[in-house]
Amino acid sequence: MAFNIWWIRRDLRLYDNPALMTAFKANEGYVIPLFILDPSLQISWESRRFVFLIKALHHLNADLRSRGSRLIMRQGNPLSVLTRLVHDLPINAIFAEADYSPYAIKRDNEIKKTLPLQTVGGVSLRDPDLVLKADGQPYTVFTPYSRAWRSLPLELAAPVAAPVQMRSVPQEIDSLDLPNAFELPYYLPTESEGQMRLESFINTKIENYALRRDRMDLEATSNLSPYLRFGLVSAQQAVRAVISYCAGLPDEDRQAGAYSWLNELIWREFYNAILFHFPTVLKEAFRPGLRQINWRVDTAGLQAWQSGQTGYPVVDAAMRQLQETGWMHNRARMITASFLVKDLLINWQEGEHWFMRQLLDGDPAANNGGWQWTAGVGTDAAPYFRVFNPVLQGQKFDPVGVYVRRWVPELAAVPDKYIHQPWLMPVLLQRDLHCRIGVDYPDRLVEHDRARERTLAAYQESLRASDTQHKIV
DNA sequence: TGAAATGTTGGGGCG
DNA sequence: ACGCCCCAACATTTC
Repeated sequence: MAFNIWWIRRDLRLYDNPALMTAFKANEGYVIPLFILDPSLQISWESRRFVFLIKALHHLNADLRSRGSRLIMRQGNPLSVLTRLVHDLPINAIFAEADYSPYAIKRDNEIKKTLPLQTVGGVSLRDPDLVLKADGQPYTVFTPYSRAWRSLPLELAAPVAAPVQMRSVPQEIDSLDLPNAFELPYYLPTESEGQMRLESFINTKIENYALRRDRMDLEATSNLSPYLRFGLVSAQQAVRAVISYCAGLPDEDRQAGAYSWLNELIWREFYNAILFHFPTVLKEAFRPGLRQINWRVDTAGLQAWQSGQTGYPVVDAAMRQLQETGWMHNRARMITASFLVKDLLINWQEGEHWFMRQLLDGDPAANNGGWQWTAGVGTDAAPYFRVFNPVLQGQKFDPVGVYVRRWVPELAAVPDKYIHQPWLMPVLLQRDLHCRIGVDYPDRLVEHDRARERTLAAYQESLRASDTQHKIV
């Protein structure tokens, strides 16, 4: 009997998985579920999403075993691993979910030359080269992109059921044994947890999502990002849930939340497409004029930022939330990114790198897009002089400091009035509250107003320099 | 998916 | 009553 390989990359689920189902149906259930640890992806225990991934694989293996199958894990270059399997075993075909990252495209094209690899479905809802401007060029601004994205018909197939009973994988096929003793208290990396989160978000939060999504003190978002990142929930399923939610609503006013959440999914599509069309964004700023900013090299500042010790409560709360949970609220990502880049004048790539290490949902396309956007050096019209004021952002999106107090316990007793600018507390009050600035909680690393001026000057300098070079050429 | 700086208007206190 | 000043509130421009 011959097998099909279901090559798992970033779609670790059994439900609604076209690649798996194609492999399964085409071959009477004789499927080898395979995951390859690829060293050239340079993901290791240093990155926290690796823990999420490995745990998710263990859970997937358990799910497969309950269906009579099991997961085969291998390590090495995918082409050689697959070639060896195809050589050793009777293999009909290899099925995998389409992935549009530059590395994945290159890898898959290489493999397709010699092996029967077929890509089915995809990480994105729309193929990156199907959403283009009238002149055939890719969009580089989000709003027109999202308009075009929405205007195209969305051909969502009905969800594919998970296979109930699978054929066993022969014992002689050996599998890597990976450790499983890690704590991941905030995000259980299972398919059913992802399903539950999606369901409960749609049932209780999506209605007010547009109004509340920016509030860091409320649990108003879906917290689905790690699940989407590793395909424990498919993007297709998320959109299906939105559509059926809207279909059940009598008046369109109440669809605002759904519209807004779909927009976030479209951001994900947008940055997948940007990376597809402009792969160099992983190496340099999208905007040529902002490639020679004179960044500060400030190890101590970077470390203070990383560990949540900047003296700005919202920034510190967010960075500690990231450290503790592996996830950060979207608004907080913008605030902390803005702080690193525009207050500390540290290269946005340092932040990009740190986020990739810390985030369970760390994804090159989305993370790079977000950092370039905040730094004002990327696609979209976010002007470089748009600088977040951490005090005002705190007051707007964490009005009474619930978020700050949760993650920065040393500020727990600080009155609302001072919660986002504790350095204004009278010294006597600081002493009474056991919250002395500079002792119990750090003093501000920089003064925002002056830091802002410094950064605007550095950006203008880069623009001027690049302009001059242009004229000389 | 911002905020600061600057400009304009209009109401009220006051001589 | 009137003009003047102050400044809050809002609008516009600039970074």
